[in-house]
Amino acid sequence: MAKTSTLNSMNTSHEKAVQAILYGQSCAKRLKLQLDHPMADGRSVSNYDLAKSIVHCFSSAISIFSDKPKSEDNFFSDLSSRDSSSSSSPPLPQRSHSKKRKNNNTNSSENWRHDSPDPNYYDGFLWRKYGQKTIKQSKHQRSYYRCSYNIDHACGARKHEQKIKDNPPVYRTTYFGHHTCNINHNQDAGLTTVGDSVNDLENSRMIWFGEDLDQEKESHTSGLSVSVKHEEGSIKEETVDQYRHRGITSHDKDCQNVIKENHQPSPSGSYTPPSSSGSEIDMFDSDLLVEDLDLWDRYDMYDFGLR
DNA sequence: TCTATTTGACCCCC
DNA sequence: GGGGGTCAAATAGA
Repeated sequence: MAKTSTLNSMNTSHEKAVQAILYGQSCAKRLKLQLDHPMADGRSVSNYDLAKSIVHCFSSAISIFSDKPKSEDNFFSDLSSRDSSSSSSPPLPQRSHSKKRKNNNTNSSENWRHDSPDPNYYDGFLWRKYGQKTIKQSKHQRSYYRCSYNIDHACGARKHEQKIKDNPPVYRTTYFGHHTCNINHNQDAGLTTVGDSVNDLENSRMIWFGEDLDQEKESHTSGLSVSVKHEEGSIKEETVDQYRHRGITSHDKDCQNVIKENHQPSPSGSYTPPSSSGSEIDMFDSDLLVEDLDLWDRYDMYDFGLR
């Protein structure tokens, strides 16, 4: 029994690492698309943000594999455990009447920040506003949001949003904790959101990969190094030339459609999540890889030079 | 009527 | 003691 749970634990961490890599791969592919088609309109995420997500994902995967078994399963939950509503706590935060403030050391609990010119930036999750404050050092008010499934799913994810720049307007969203609700209303946004890539990754595990993931698991969990090697082989097999010969593939079209769909403002100005058509899944088919390895050099540049 | 947002007050931490 | 995070009643909107 204990043996089984240990094995399960191993699989879980292994799967998470694989998912992290797949996620990074998907982001890389999308980045490549954006680089290949710089004039394509409707992009919702900047190249820089995509690159950051990629670096983050691969760092995550590396950490999982280099971590000791103890931390394997906790890798993603670590983020939430920094929050007071940690997984070891009861499902519902027992606040009683104490308005006890969580540790204000935001550096330790802050997961990610995202700057956007769009105050209605949609990250795939539903948020409920629970407060607004004037911040002393800023002329703009800060809004406080928590996950709409905070109660239903004991989701401890929170975010703050504040305008940090006027002209052009820049809104900074800071994410805390991580989603335990596993409900992402925008699959693509969930994939590409840089707001909290790790969290989204975890959510994308459920929404994105679905049955395909199970198949992926089958093929990957036997040994990542082997899989990676195999995929590297496929990188060579499908050369850049082949890629270019294909022109814009169905995958690419899907991708562009998704990009457009996902950033089409509704008449009211608020964002309307696209209906899930499955095209996103096609777009991030795990068989597709980044062919142009030079891209990875750029990721490093982003990682070490621009962060 | 239900749900989401606003806002003043409360409370903790620095 | 002040700043900032959260609560919860009041309010708005569908």
